[in-house]
Amino acid sequence: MKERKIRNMEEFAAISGVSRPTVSKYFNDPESVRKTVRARIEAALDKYDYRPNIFAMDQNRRRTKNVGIVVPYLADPVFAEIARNLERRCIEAGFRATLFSSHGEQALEVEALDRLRSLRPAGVLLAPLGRLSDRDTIARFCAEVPTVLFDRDIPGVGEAFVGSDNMSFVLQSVEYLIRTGEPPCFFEMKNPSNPNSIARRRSYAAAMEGHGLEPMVIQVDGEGWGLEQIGYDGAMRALEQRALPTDTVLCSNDRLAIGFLAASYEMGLRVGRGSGCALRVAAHDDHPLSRFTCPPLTTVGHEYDLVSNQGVEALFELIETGGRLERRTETLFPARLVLRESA
Amino acid sequence: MKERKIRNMEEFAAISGVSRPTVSKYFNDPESVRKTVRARIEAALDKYDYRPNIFAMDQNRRRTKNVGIVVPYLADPVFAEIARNLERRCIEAGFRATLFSSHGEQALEVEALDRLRSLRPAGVLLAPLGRLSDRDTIARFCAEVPTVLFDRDIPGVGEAFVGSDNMSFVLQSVEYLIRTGEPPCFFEMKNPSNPNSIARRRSYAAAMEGHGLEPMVIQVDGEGWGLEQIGYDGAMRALEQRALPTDTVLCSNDRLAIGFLAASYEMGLRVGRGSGCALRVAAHDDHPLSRFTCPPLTTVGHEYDLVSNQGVEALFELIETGGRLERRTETLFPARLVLRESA
DNA sequence: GAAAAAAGTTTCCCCGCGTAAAAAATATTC
DNA sequence: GAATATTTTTTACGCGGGGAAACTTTTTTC
Repeated sequence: MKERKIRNMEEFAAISGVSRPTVSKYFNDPESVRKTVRARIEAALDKYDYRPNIFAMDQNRRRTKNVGIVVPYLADPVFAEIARNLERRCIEAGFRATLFSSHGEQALEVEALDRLRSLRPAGVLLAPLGRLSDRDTIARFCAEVPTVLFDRDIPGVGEAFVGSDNMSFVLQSVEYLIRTGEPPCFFEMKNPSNPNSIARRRSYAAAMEGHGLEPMVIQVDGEGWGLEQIGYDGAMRALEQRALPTDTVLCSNDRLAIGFLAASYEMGLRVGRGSGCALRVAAHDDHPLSRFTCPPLTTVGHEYDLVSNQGVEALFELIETGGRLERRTETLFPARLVLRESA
Repeated sequence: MKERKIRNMEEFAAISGVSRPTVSKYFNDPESVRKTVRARIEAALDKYDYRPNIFAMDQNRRRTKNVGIVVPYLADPVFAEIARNLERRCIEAGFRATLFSSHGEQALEVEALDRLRSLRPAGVLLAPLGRLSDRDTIARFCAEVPTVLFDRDIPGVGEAFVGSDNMSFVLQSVEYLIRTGEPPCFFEMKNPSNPNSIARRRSYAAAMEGHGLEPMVIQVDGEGWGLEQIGYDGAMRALEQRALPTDTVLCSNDRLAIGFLAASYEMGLRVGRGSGCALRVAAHDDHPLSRFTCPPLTTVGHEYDLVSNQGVEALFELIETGGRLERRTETLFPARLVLRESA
């Protein structure tokens, strides 16, 4: 079947009896060459299985079919899930997606953007690190490469932003918790890596005040992305010291809540809204595993599909209009309350 | 600060008053040029912040500093964690790591290898899909590109394999469970995507027989990578029908166990090894969240660090010896029993 | 300060391919 | 079968940079 190795398009063209530019045309669009020629190429193709070097191709194209996707931390299942969705949609739309994770480090985010620039992508979907981002570098990048920000906004940077409305997240959870029991205290990291956290804390305070209630914020120590551990440690301390001002805890995000639930379980505190339960715990994000916690976690979920959809739609529109939008668009999706047993 | 844009090395060389080959040399190793020249280049560098196009660079190098990493499913936290480790180590060793996820699809695995080939990597770390892999394509790829397989072996393919010893996993868990209580039944998917599962089932049977016991295997339906859901559904059915032959359940992997624990909790069955517990549940992999399940999951863990270490070491050695090893090496690490409260 | 060594410059060709323009070959039309 | 339209081939250049060879300049050595 496969005979000898083909090094490049020149060789392949010679072997298939067609000129190189025609072969090039074929790989750009097989329908664009006459069918007798196509047959010759395809005959050679399954005899020698040659494939053009995509980076050499892209180097010279007017517009590549590359799309870059950058997320701040791929080991976080929420981002893993979003990235997988985005990648799938880009591929379906005929693009070649390249995924980068900043792994929580500014240097890696910068490096990712640098490699992306070399790729000459048609467009980029970027979820910045946030607090840790090098704003200038990102702004310069966005000035060169058509970019849609998602998840976390950097005001004025990029052609569009798509994300979830953190205000809506917290309004829903707070409203629900107040309506069905004691008002919640808010459980979060003192120095969150995630800037969305700050928006959520503010929204919590606003929501409580809107109900004529005093905000109660519990801030726990810890750095980095080991959120479950941080949540666990903080919860253990709070529970041991009986420092909770109420029986209802609203965590800034699900990963903290997973740690909180583990601590509650260890302390023998039953979590849930039924009688005999000592605590109610709710959170935000609808982490892929939140449905499988014990008890299943009541949370306010991202509309992943909507954000992904709108993100890629915005990107495709951006690409079609030549990379620049008349004015920056910002799309915020309201969140969806997911009632489970924990609150 | 940043004045006008530099398009290529030629322009940058002109502007910095140095010849292009010297600039090229500088970017390959800043120490390789005289310090007066280096100063000129660096002066221009922070004035115009030019960076060479990495793909153009790699196109022509003898040996690139690229390393490819391919994992079967990045939304699985276990692989996300491994990938992050590998990436970090490669970067520390001065390589540029590029990460691909096959997302559980053969077509994407093939595509990843194709793009990798175009990258001309010095070496590749590949965790194949397994059952779903296109063996021929992978074999052909490995014949061209120095490759170390990890996690899942494809016998005879690639220059080396590094992974965990599934036999050791299961031997440890079975031995422990038998020693401390009832012998375990084995809970797994009927048609696992993951070929390691098959090795684990066999090891379970062998271990039980080694103790003079009859293997008890529970196979649940379900396809794909939503393992927690599959574990949950299967556990619900088994628990409702009281189909468990013993009070001790050994799950093929932690993700199934997470679903199992959720089902147990919902059924009001207390899991653990203490009195008053109805079930013991253990599993394999030491998933990042297993420490935070309720109760925390007793599991047999990968030595992530050892596998990562050995994987990159094998790769670096492979790269240094010019891409081929005299004979294929296979490294299996024994697993580490992680005792928690679930069993 | 002259000779030797080291580093930089010029000049060319290479990687693997896109693309444009002009010339040649095929297909289509009547 | 001639005229026209459509494809393909030829030729040539570009992308952004690696690398070798021959030559010139700078630095080091004694």
